[in-house]
Amino acid sequence: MKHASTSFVILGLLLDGPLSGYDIKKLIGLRFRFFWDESYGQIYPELKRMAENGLVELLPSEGSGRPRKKYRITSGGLETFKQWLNTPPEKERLRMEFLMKFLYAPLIEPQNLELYLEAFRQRKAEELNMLKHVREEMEGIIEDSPNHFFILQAVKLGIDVNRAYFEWAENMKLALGRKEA
Amino acid sequence: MKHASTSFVILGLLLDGPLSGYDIKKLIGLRFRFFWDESYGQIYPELKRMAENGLVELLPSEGSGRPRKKYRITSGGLETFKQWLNTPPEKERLRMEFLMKFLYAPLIEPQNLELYLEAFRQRKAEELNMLKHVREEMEGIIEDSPNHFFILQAVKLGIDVNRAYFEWAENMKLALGRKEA
DNA sequence: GCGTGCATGTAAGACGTTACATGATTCA
DNA sequence: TGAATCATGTAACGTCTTACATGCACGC
Repeated sequence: MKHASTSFVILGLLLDGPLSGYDIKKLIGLRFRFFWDESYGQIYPELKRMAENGLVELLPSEGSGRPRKKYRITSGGLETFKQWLNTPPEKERLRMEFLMKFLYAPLIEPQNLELYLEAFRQRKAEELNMLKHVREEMEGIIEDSPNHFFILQAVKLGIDVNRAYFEWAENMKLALGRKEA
Repeated sequence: MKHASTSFVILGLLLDGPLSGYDIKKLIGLRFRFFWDESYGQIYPELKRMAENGLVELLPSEGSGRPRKKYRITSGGLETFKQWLNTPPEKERLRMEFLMKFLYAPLIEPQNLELYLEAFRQRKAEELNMLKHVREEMEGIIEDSPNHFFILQAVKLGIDVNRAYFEWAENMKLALGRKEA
């Protein structure tokens, strides 16, 4: 447990109320997609470990409905989370295989390149739409929680960045089309 | 060796001529910084493994100068690289701890938040300047190699994206300044 | 001759993905 | 009753970082 960013992401989400591993995965995909992701293989074992360390606690399962294991943050968990917030963040780490391949485009079969570019464009389009949707929702609400402002700013950043990716991809599709012709 | 993207990045760099592990690290930092990074702990062992598998070969060391071990790509390496180029890229994976923390800004000590934001701004400023510099250089050259066009496009994307980050950070600094006052 | 940067490398351990396994519930 | 999706989890493996260790060479 040196960095264990995963556990902190989980703690952050639990600030708003108890969640299951499944919920957590979904929320990360929804809220943090443009700058973060996690897999189940990370989340479930991490939750277990966190419970053992007293950062979270398992709620008694409600009789009705599907079997789900909801976890709640403990006061110790909150403390740990605040400590994490007050240590300097690591620098950004990213890996875009598409761009790496794109650099060597002359060695790629043209139809493959087209496929990759379209998939990239689409991923960015989806993220862009999702983020715009979130922004719409957030701007409808009167500022209530102290985080509201910051989350909205992050969403706006996501929109700007994804728009840059998206527009680049659109233009590149046009440019490649012209090259072929 | 399932994905082993690192080895492919190395192969790509070796297309332009023999390089040492040190060179490779530097080049990645220079050319790919805005969408990729590697550490020595990845590169040196990977080079060794690749030599064992015949993807690269160690050049006899030149007598003069510092001790350096330059590797050259083999024809097998080139084949492997082309195959990799023609398999669909993974989706982007990224992790921006700064943004994750930013979401919980009200729980961060104001002076810490300021520090983090400034560090973020500066990283983006550096990347932006570096990329602009590369663009300048590249636009001076008459299109010679077939990659030229694609590399330039990638650089331009990097500039757009980093500008978005940078400007966001600048505005956010102003906004936080006003909040304090 | 001393510091800085060049240069190579290893080992331990943390991190993360993937494939697999399991089974309940909802809805058509 | 069958398909889709909800939901949890593990094991194996692959990836990556960090800390450590070493030493040369170039410039001052």
